[in-house]
Amino acid sequence: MPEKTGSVQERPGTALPKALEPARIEARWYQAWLDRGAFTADARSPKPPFCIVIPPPNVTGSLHMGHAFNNTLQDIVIRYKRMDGFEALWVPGTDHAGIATQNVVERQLAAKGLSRHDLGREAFVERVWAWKAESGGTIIKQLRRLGASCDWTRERFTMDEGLSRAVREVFVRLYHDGLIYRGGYIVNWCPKDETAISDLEVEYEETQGALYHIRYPLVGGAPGEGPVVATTRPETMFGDTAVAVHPEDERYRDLVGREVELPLAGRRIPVVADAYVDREFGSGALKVTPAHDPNDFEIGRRHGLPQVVALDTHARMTEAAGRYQGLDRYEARKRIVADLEAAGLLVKTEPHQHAVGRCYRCRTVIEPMVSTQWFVRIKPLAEPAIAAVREGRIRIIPEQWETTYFNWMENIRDWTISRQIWWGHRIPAWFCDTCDDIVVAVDTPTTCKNGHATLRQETDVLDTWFSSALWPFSTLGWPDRTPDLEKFYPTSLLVTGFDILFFWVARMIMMGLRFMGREPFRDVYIHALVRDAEGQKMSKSKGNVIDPLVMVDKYGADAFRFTLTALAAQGRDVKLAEERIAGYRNFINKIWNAARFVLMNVDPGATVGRVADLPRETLDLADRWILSRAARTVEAVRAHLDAYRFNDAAAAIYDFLWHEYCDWYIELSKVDLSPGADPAARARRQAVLVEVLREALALLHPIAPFVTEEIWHALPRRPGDAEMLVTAPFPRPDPARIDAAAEDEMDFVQAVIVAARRIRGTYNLPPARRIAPFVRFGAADGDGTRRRALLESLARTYIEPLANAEVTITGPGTAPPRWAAAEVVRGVEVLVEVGEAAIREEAARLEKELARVEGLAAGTRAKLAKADFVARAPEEVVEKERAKLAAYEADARALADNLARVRAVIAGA
RNA sequence: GGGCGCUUAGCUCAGUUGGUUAGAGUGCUACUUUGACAUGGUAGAGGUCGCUGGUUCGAUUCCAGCAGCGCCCACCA
Repeated sequence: MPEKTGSVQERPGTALPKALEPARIEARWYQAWLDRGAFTADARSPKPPFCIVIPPPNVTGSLHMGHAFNNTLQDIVIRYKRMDGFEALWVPGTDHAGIATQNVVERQLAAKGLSRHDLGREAFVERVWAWKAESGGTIIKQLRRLGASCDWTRERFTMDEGLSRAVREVFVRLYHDGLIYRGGYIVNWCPKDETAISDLEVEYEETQGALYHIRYPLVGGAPGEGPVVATTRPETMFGDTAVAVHPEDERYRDLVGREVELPLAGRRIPVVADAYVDREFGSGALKVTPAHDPNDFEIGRRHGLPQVVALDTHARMTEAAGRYQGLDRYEARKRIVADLEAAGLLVKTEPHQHAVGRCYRCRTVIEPMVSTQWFVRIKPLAEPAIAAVREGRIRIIPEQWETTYFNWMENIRDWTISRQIWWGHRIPAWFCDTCDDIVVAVDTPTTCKNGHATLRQETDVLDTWFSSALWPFSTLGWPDRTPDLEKFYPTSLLVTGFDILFFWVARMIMMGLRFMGREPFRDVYIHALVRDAEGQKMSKSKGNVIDPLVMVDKYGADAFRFTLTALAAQGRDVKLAEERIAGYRNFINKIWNAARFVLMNVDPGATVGRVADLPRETLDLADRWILSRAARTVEAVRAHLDAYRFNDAAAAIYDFLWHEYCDWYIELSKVDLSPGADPAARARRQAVLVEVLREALALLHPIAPFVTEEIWHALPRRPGDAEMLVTAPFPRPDPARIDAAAEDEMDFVQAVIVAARRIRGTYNLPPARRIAPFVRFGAADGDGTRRRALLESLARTYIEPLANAEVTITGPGTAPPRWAAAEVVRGVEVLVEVGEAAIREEAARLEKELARVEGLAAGTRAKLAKADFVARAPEEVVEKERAKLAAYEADARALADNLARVRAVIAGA
């Protein structure tokens, strides 16, 4: 337990310094929580489990705004559940991020003029491990600065020993179940990273290109005879092995089965008929390049066409391109187009906009290539995963994302899982150099099935997302049946951005169901994305990230977290404006100072009573009101957190603490706390002030953990208190404290006070000047007696201090001061002497006000006059309208009286 | 080509199954440095809830169309 700088036992008001210094308290409390093991979960606990696994950030990355947002939301839920009696476990960890991390290290090498090939595989991988050791702690430290209450004793890494074993285990089982296969297919190839990537890793971008129309001369035809094909990629023509036309296309019917000459290549290719061809596009003839286009690949298979590789793994022309061999694909395109034009075979060139696929890591244009890769047969895995969501065993929140999920899952294609890089889980498959056997095993085999000891391990590694797909169970110890796995799987909640719904969430569901037989989590909360100034997605490789740690340094972690929470409305992107953080920083500071006020007014060393021990009848209106409001706030915050309505939870606490507790309860407590006040009243106020503040701090703790913990310790302790707020019980709603009558009465009192203030403001009466408002009840005022008694009893303690006014409460017969302005509150007039000059303008103001109220009354009256409304609207709505009308009418009468009075005064003067 | 979302105060945004006089932060105006807080207090100005129709007793809210913006998915070269 860290030393506090002061305590209530010393001197009141000095326990907390005047201004909150977040940096002073944050590190201290985080360490205190760690020292006490507050975040460490116990698998043998009898408490019900609540578990979240963190979306593992890139181990060598640093915290960006998206992480900050994502982890703040997770921390709020886990802290809430921890306080609320659950055995709460938040499993942290990091991802090895295959291509991304390899790219970083390769760039470091490139700066020294080296490539990974200069080092060789082993040395290169060692170097990546070294880089991980060097930079791997950064993001973890940053998460701690944010206040993330992860169980660091359970921190995992996707390439640590246990998780690597889980990866091999899963691969082997899927392989033996026939769900992993190896084959030669057309894949997305990144020529820069020199690896295959999955369909998901390709990002399509609308690009302005050109459509080249090229004539392929008909063999045996007249000069100028032959189909014209349209292509955006003329350089792939050396891979052409056919021209395809639609089978029902009259124009080309006679060509099918004949041959055309492939220009510049001196080779002949057949004309085939295939329904894939769109007759409307271009000339209706399509060049078929099975080795470099996914559609053409399929056409080629249907027609048994050969595959001619025209581009190598660097996207340079191969020997199939003859004299263009060795040229980069774009350089080759230029020359080929020029040569075609010279040969008179370029019929025309037109601008054409089309989608170009790029590598999502390095933005290089993807080259579809035929190559041998490993794939996951995905349909058998996707079907149960679809059912789990459809049957409600997994809830996706907000619900709209379920549509997206289904849409993707139902059209899912096999997953390319092999990568031709070095950093990652090496595929546990061994090829025999003697025979053609392939051994797939968890542990390194020595011989193949034919007994040959000539085994060579696959050089490819697995897609990074393969290991993250296992995260919810691999981090808990799978394939061993660990206590953690028993206790915490299935996990309770996953919090993530929609950008990895397919990459990660869907695959976790598939793998969880397959290997655990149960869905990996119950709820998936999909939050919006934090975007940069241009609305661009922030990403590690684009380098457009904003460092949230700067905001934490400047405004404190609590203010920063509260801001993110307040902006966390479901289904909307977060565009963060710094001014908002400053605004919520002010809120944190406000709480700080409210706590200081309370501490200044708590007697040194005195025991502060419990509200429950105070006889109910000793509580006055303000006490009953604030306790009722607090109870409602507890209810609201719990409901909002349960529904993942984070912004609503934040707003409920904000409004309660600032606009009810500070603005009203503290202000009207000052009378009873002043020297010479009744000691019993003082003690009662102290009890309520402290108890309500403690409750509010507990409510706020999941969002703003540091400042609440700090204040909580400065406040008087009670026997049986938890040692720290972080593990104290989350407030439970107390229905007995809800007091609708007190809320209504307080509302009226507040309205009277505001009315007096408004007159003061409107007529520029200096705040120091005492005013003497008349509160005059009307003759026809229904519950006037009760409210009049209420005001009379409270005028001196509430109204006069807050309005700086001496109040006279009168009935209809009493004449107000001659030059009085009036405000009307629920049919009751608040009249204040403002002087002759001002009152001459008062008539106009009253007329305007009267017209407004009469308009409202008329509107309501018309509504009530409609038979349909009375007949069809719910009873309570109609009742509300009637009450509204009565109030408007009472106000209008009072205003009319005042207008008459003012006119008479002016006429008499 | 499908699918989804957004459009509310000068700016950034809430608004939970349709029902008080549509809210917050920030900015703006006036007053205010009274012993919690000037990172404060009091009061105020500021919105035909994108447009047009429809459903309804009643629409910012539900439906359709339109306009503008954004995103996701997709094999028209």
